Amino acid sequence: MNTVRVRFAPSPTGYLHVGGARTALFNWLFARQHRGVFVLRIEDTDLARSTEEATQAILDSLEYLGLDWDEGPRKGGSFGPYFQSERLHLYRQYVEKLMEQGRAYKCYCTPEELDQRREEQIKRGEATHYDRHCLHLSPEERAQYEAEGRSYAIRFKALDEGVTEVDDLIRGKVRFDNTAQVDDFVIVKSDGMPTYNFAVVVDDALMGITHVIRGEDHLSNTPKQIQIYQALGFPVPQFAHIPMILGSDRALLSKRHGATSVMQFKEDGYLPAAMVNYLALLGWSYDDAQTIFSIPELVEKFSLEKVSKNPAVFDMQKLEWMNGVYIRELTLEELLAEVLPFWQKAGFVPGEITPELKGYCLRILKELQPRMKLLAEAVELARYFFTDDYQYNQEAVAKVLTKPRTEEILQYLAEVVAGAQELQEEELKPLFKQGMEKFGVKMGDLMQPLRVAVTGTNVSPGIYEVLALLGRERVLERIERTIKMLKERS
RNA sequence: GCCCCCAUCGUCUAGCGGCCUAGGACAUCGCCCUCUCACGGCGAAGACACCGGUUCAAAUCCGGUUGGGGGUGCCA
Repeated sequence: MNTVRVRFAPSPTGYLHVGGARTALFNWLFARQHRGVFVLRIEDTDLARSTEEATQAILDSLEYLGLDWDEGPRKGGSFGPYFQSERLHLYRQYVEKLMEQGRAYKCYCTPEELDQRREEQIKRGEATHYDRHCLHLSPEERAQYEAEGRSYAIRFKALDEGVTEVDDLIRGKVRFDNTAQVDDFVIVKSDGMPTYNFAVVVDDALMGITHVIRGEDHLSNTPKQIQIYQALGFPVPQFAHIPMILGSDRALLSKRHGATSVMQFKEDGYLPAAMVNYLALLGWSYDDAQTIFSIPELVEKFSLEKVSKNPAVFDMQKLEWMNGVYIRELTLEELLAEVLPFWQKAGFVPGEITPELKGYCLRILKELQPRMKLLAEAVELARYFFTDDYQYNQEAVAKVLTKPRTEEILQYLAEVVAGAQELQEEELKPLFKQGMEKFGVKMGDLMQPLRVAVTGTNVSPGIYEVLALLGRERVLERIERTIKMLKERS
């Protein structure tokens, strides 16, 4: 039985975005399900745009998502090197082979000349194909170009008749007319670096890749690659082209649609399991009922056959909802571990926390858990639990602290709190009810002013829980402070 | 321009000729719970792009139109 070998091959020209992450995920799921090998290869043949930082960011992003690779950077493997820039000797070897076979030739045309001829072709309504100017060079012309010191690229001599068929696992058989669709494309740039369409074939073949799972943007280039496989005598792998991810305006997802960098999602507080679950559902589905899938479950249930053919719009709201679902599934201990870095960064808690402080944090999280969609929200939601240095929300003040007898009510509540044995619902509720009667108001008319007084906002967990968490001293202090503020205002 | 892919609620999708007066999820709206906000529960509204065929029967098959996406690069 042949082992499944798949790969994710990003180019380190920027951060890993959600589209790339989804491609990596589908490859990873496929590999894990088939107990195959997931290879990570860095396609850094674009000298001008590739950076070391981008490579690191991509690796970090994959690790955050939990998409571990079996071969590749930081890991090694017996099919390396895993950076294309270190595989130049291999490409050179296969270029020579093609040249010897007469399937590749030097092209001295300049970019300017090429552009000009391309425009003329469009003007004439023709397909924009290389006109094979340099394939038919006479020895004299060649010598002339060499004498001029022109640099050259190397082009693949494509088939000029028949069709090349791509047998795609998701789209079925797709036929491309060789005459109309595949021209003599460049395989080695004038700087000596291989182009994508060439390097990808050599690498996938040499690395024993059995299934090429990648974005649909690569479908149109696949016939070119198949011709290379055939010219070099390599077995052609199985292809699976997955649909693109679009923004809300149905244009290809990009930075201008907001957060698209995987690391940004990490910083905003998305749980890896939620990201993976959401990404899996972008282009794949299982049945008509299930939307929440654990990672092991995805490994078990994923299949290329169920991958959709149409592009998917990235829906941030659904991702947020899903993240909330995953947050609610965590134990408080687990949630604390996730939230702690955010609270530390905000200066709420020190790097090392005492058991006592930890207990306090857990009690806070118990209240926050059903209210959180993002881990980062835990900072603003918990601010008044950790510091007195918070602002009154002015809308809240205007809405609930401007009623006639507010100061009296707050004064009454302060007395209740001061006199209570313990700040808990059982004891407080009857006293609050007495207040209702005393002032002839509804429960909300007591609780909302109290809420704004002790939290600065009109939105918080249940007031009894908030009071218990804050403790008598802070509650009284804050009520006093609020009354003072109201007096100064009037 | 030329080539390729795609087309079910606003969004992600189920559906692979009769089970569909089209199912689920997010979002929206309403009700319940209730001290606010969430969570949770219940309910509503909401789609087969269009036109032709094939068939006893089409969201499902075929053709066309329209629309969207991709490719066409000495980027990947």
